[in-house]
Amino acid sequence: MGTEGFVSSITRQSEDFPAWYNDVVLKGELADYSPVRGCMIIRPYGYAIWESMQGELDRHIKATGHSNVYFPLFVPRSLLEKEAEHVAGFDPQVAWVTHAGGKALDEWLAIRPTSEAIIADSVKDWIQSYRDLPLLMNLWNNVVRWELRTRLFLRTAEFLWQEAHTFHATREEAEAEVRTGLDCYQKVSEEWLAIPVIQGRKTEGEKFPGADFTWCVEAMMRDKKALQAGTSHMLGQNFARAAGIEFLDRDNVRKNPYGTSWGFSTRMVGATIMAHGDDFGLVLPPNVAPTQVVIVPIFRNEEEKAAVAEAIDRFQAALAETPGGKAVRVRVDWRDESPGFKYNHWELRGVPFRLEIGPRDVAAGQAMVVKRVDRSKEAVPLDRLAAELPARLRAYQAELFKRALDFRESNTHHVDTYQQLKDGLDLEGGFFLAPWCGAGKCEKQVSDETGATIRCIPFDSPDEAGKCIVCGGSSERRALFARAY
RNA sequence: CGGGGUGUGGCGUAGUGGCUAACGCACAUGCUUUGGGAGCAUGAGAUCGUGGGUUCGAAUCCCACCACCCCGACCA
Repeated sequence: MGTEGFVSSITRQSEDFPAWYNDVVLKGELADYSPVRGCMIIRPYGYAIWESMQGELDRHIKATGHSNVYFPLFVPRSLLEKEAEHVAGFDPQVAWVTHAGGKALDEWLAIRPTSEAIIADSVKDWIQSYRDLPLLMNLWNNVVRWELRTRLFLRTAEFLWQEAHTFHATREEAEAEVRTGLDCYQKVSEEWLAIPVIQGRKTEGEKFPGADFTWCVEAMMRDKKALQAGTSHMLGQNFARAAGIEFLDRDNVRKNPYGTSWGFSTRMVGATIMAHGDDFGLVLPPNVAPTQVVIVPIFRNEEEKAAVAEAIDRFQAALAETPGGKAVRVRVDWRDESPGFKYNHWELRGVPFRLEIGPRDVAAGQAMVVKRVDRSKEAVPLDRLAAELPARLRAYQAELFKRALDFRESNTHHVDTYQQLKDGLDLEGGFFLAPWCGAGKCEKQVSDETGATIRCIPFDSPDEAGKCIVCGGSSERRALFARAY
């Protein structure tokens, strides 16, 4: 049988990317649909991937001085409505609790779509002096946004995320904080998830409701579409003013503090799937892979089984002696299934390395090492493998990042006319850097006519005089256009 | 909400008025197997989306409703 036959259960990525994605999520047992429309059940394997990135991000958040806190799920209607732009932006997506305790509530309670409003109200008594600032808080929680169209992990009515909320005495300090949040996301995306991202500024039309400006990180998926990997908002004094937060500054003047908020969600599980996966299923970076190395024992009788088991034990003992070896997440698959079944099972789940150990390998003191990303096979002596495994995992992680970066770069194009953008989107897709005048009208026209949006104005896009591809007006730098999730 | 589509064991399907609703996968038990999704045997599992109607007889025809999926508007 050729390699084609084994993947009959997964739609080919090149054939139908969304169907491929659903197959991987459902058949890889990452998540399932729920009885509630638009909500998802995260299964053990999917949750383990989330926990891994969550843990890494939490370390970055704490290392930059933030403390974890908790605020309630319910937000009184009056609080949500204090910041006008904010409520206008979120109103259509809010789920309301209208009854409780067997009767209609006098005041409806919003199930938080995000926590700016309740936090601003809650902390007003905590902030009296400039000495109380900065206030650096982070929440790990769930939020609800009644989305019209949902997709597992990428957009669900309820999702898990982290939302940081901070308050500062000066605008400069708050702006530095917006940067801090964005840098955390870049590090987790690139170093942990092996997904290269582009930092930039959202347009007025795409910014967070109630913010002065929004910065973001954008990533390219393997279908060349963009996915927002995290956002960091400069709230200015908007929420503080609406909630009446004031502090007495060094100069004995009462002022409103400056706020920021930034969030990173379970969407990134979807990003990891779509940034690395292939026709055989998931391809996980070793850092997030719940199992980094799976050992498939092969034997025909009890005698061979015992010999293989002994070789595996010796290998694991040698690995434990290797620096960094104890931290390697190894799993031995003793299930009563055929080897071929196990190969497919673990390839679908994206385990970076598979070791096949059978009678022939025991005799030779080796294992067949199969690398998930390219499915290459190599016979390696077991003692050498034990010594090299931590380094091989690091190299694999770096290789995945490089592969994703190369893919993004080879699918990013500079275009100078609207026609070039249209042709590029239709013919090959990808990211397009094009001059834009800054007008919302031009942005909207592109989006209406092509389905592509301005993902951001990249920070590393150099100053470059040009003519807006839509209206011909003057442009100071290029914006990043792409079709997005 | 507008346009299109689908509802039959856990999943994928067959069954267009007639006997006890069929098949594959998955599941359970046993034996044989195990180097790229093993084989055989036995077995469990379905109020055919819901309600009403037509008929001697409905998964099948009619009406209404419900749910879900795809496209569009909203979005971490």
